[in-house]
Amino acid sequence: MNAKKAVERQTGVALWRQIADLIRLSISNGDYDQTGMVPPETVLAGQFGVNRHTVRSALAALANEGLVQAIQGRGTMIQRKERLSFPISRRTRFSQGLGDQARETEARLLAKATVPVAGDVAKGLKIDPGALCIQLDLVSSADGRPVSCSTSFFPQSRFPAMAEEFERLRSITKAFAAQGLADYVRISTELVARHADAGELALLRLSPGAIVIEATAINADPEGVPVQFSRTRFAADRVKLKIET
Amino acid sequence: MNAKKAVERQTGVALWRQIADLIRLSISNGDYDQTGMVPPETVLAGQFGVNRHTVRSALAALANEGLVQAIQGRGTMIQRKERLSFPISRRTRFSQGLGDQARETEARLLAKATVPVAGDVAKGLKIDPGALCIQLDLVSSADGRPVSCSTSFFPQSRFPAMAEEFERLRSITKAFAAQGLADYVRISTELVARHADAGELALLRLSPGAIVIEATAINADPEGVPVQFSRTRFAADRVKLKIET
DNA sequence: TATAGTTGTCTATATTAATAGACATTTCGG
DNA sequence: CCGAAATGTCTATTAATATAGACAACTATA
Repeated sequence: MNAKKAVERQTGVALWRQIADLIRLSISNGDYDQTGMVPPETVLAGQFGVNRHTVRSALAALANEGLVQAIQGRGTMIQRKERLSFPISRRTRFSQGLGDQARETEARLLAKATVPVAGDVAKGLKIDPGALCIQLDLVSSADGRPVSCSTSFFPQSRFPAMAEEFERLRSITKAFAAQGLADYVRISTELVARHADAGELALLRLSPGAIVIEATAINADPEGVPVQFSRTRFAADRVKLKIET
Repeated sequence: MNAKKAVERQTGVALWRQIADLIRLSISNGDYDQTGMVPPETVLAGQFGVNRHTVRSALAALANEGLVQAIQGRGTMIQRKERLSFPISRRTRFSQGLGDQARETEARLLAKATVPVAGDVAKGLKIDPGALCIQLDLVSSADGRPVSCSTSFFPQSRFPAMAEEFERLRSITKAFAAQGLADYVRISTELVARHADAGELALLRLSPGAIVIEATAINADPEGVPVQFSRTRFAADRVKLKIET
């Protein structure tokens, strides 16, 4: 694993961004744990085979994310180093799974609406196209850092007060419970990874070019009747999805 | 969904690459299914708010991937449009799960070695650090297109002939069977998404800047004793991972 | 067969990314 | 308190990216 780390030219991705991504990866892999510092700029420039200024651009981007902090004369220190491990199982819930990985989790409501659904959503919820659903858009954070943003649909006929209950209780699980659904399970999850779009960049406070993992999931009541269709976009560099079978 | 698609400047990702990524996404979303063609360059340039030449660079990249083909006077036709759905469950196997999605699947052996393992691998396999394992590096393809590349470790003491059996039978499942292990199950899968490195770009024939999903998995025999530790990198734009709980 | 609509090619220019080198400034240990 | 090692700042140059416009070449159709 001592090979020169690879950056490529003329790919449409600036060298400084490729290098920033690689350093971010090394940090979360714990490669620099012994010192708690990023190697000196000249060393990195040598490893990547680029000019020191290019490395400085990469480090500036990481400093802008709050991941590292450079101190003149000393070096560049690692400020944060995390990748939340996120369980996906039949009993997936946002806040629970994080357990003691974060001191504080929060789900903020961005938007609520009552909309007719069709296509994927209607099919997933096994309801007729055009039927009304409550739509909730959320951003979930751990320790103040956004981790995911999601759009969920709930059949209005069954959960007419979903939006209000969520605002009151600030938890999907509790909002379900308040409307008579004590338990639910994940029956389907599909994952796709792609570049974040502009809206996601803003919501998740990502730097452009960042990656999101999009999880399309369906939750159902114990009888198997779908109760929630959700599309959650995780900031890929902040999470590790752990599948429990 | 009629909003102008967003591209951002000065992000370290060239506009033509951002646009190529967005068009690729639209293609796999089926946005152009009615015509089977990408909209004209001038229309795309308007949508993205860039010069036509910039769109042409994006389309040239996609043509280079074999995703589209431009024909002078007619337009730019979509050549391929797929995303293999890849099941992940207790019974995950490569070729089986793809079912009728591909006519032909292949696993090619890149390298074999006997190596002492440590760290993650030893811990995952529940063996002592320094114990010997058979390491197999594979590239898996469906219909001639590489889908994933993987590195697997098998305890040498239990499966001494893993490499040879795999070369003979061209299947992990069959190689296990030939060494007395009739059945195995997935006990752990962790997913991370990141940019592909140079080696992966070459192996999976990806265009630079592409995304891979890295799945770190452990398979065990029916008694729960780990038999395989694998790290598989999927070409993110070619697969959809379907988690079955 | 004319023509509208499309991709292909060329030239020119401006902006951004990357390299190169020099030197200032700060920190820390001997 | 000196000097090695690190980051900060500046100038200059080259290469890659993006814009702009004009026109050629090809396709389909009215």
